[in-house]
Amino acid sequence: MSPARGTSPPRDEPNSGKPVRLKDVAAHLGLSPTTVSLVMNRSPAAKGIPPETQERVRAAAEELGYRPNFIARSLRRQRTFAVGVLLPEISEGYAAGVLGGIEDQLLQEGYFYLVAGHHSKPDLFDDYLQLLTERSVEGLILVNTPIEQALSLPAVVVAGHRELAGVTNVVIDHQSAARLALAHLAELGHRRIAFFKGHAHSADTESRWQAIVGASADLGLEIDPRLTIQLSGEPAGEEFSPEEGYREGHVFGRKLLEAGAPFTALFAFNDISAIGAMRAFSESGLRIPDDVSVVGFDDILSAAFQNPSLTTVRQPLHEMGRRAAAELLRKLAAPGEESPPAITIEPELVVRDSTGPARGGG
Amino acid sequence: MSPARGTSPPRDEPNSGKPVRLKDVAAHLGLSPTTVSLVMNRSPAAKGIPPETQERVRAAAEELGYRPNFIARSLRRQRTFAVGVLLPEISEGYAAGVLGGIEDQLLQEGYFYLVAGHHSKPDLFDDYLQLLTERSVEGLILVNTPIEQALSLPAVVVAGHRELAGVTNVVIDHQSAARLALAHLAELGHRRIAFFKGHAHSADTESRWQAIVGASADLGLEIDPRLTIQLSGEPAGEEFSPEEGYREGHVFGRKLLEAGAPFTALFAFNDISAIGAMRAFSESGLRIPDDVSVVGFDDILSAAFQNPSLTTVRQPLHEMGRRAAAELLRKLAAPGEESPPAITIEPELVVRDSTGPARGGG
DNA sequence: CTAGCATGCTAAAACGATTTAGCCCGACCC
DNA sequence: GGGTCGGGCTAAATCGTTTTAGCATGCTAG
Repeated sequence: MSPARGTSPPRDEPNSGKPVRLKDVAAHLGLSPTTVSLVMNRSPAAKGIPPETQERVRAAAEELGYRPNFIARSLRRQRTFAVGVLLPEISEGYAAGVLGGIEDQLLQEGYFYLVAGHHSKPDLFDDYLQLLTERSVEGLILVNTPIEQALSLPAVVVAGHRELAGVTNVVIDHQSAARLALAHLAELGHRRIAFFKGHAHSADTESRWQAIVGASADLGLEIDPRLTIQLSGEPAGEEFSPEEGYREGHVFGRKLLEAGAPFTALFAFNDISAIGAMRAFSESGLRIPDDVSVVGFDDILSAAFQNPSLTTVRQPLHEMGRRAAAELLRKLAAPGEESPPAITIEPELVVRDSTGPARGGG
Repeated sequence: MSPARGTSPPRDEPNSGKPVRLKDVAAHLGLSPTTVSLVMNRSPAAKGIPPETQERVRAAAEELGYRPNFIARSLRRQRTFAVGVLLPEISEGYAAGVLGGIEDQLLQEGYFYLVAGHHSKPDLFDDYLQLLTERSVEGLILVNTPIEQALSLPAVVVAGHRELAGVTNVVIDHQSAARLALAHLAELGHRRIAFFKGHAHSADTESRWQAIVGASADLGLEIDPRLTIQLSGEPAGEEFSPEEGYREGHVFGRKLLEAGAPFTALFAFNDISAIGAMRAFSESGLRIPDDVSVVGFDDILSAAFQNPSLTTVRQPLHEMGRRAAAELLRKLAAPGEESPPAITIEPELVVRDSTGPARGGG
């Protein structure tokens, strides 16, 4: 019964040997497990138990180093305080940023989470949904993960493509983003602005472009179709690869120059393509921001370390994650209530060295 | 007993109402839960059950959409198939990279993991260790997380600072890293090479520097103390901030130029400081790689998008994560066996545009 | 005829908690 | 003195599995 080897068991050291169970605490006190459980959980039913007994119980628990077994508790209560997170790949910048926010919010509220990266393979994707469900997660957060059929659990989607009944989408406020970027450029005197549009099948492309059109109108800017370039996204499936985006930016930056139409600024679809374009400009002898100003989108880590550092519209990924997690927990806490179809997040303009006053001519 | 509302329950749809339990399958077949369990788990004890019954059981399970409840199973078997991961912050590049590898390996082997980011606060740190243990994780992986006392669970440490009994450290092969970088530079004709040493309290600093000294000797290169600059790490606690590292690189890049000693190449402690130095060089009118070659360390995402793109020694973070996870699972599978105190990972030289032949003079 | 032995299954006890439904005892009321 | 009430606790069921121990039944061997 007593610890086998030589040295005697240290009395007040918490972890001597096997973990202490509820039963042990009860036995140690000469009480029933029920009583100990009631006290430890501060259950309303514990009101019948006199404070002095309660104190005894808590003291014993502390002394013995009792830690309730979460698994057993989960089984009985049918609550796991865990949610599942599905994303393409954890080490991708976007997902990692969002996950950071999810993490902060969840841990703060006493939840944990299980992550599965499906590497954009739709079959893995369903498998993981299964596995997470088997593990009894209480809800789901999908990041950058297209979903077809309805889900069997409460869910929040970040950067989701379609609208699904009952699930909340967390999206960036494109209106605001376009206004921030274009107002900044307009203020610097830019009138002829070039644009990269996103890939045709990317969720954000269309709404962001509409927002740009709207903001341009508001600011009295005209959009020249010759200065509007659609990123191709060819070869398909590569649109998430940074190298690809960079190369595209580079290629299309040259195209822009070859088009012959004068411009003093570029608002790119994302930082990666902006960086590629900057390189193309530099190679052609244009100086940034003296000859051309460049604005990116996302604020990836690399943006701050470019030469010159890149002015960009920051997507507050961390905040988006936080909000997604908070909304999911709200849903879990209030199962009946209607939940909003979308949560809109405000972007932020980060002004760095790639934007400056427009050249005299405009 | 039967589903309440109007429409009749679809017969072969898996999820009509509540989840199906083992007991339900058993009842549906007129067998005992024991039998169903034995068959479903392909337990050796099921050899007494005739194949045709086994088939019936599996068919029924399939038909009813039975999915075993992992929580109950965990409780009974005292196995959770989950490990805990402790790291400073999920959205940090290093940790995210490693975590990606951990994830791949674990999921592939049927494990999940719980992550906690302690934001470098030692108290949070102990709390999370508690919480993870309460949740019955089977083992731990610590990434970039200094640990003082021994752990109560099998553990693997990535980028760990100290050696602890029983825990395996996953470390990069600094010898190899130094050799790769210096041989590359030597081959390009560089003889006078400047160095950034890491911060004094960083785990990698000393061993990497020793490796550099060793490799230099092997290659017949001399190290000029005037060209050796120690990154300060002041203000303390900021050494993980990219901005800080960048600024340091920039400042020390200038210092290097002011030192007046001629050099044709720089081997920086990490990519961030390399990028900062590149900027300082450019500002002083030096061209990279024509006047100075620069080699970084880590291969952060940003390295490929620099102008010029940065030659660097890649730490295969993903691989390190994979190996860490694999080693932990090995430990779990063979509790008795001795485990190696360290696993050494081979770095890889990524040659890009920031290195070129040395100027005539050397 | 009966002990022995497969064969095909099952009862019941775990695992470690929570929770419902009381039990026992003394005090109080009338 | 009996009924009631409340205070302080507990027995036992339960969550959904796994696993140990063993029960019928029928066949074979001696």
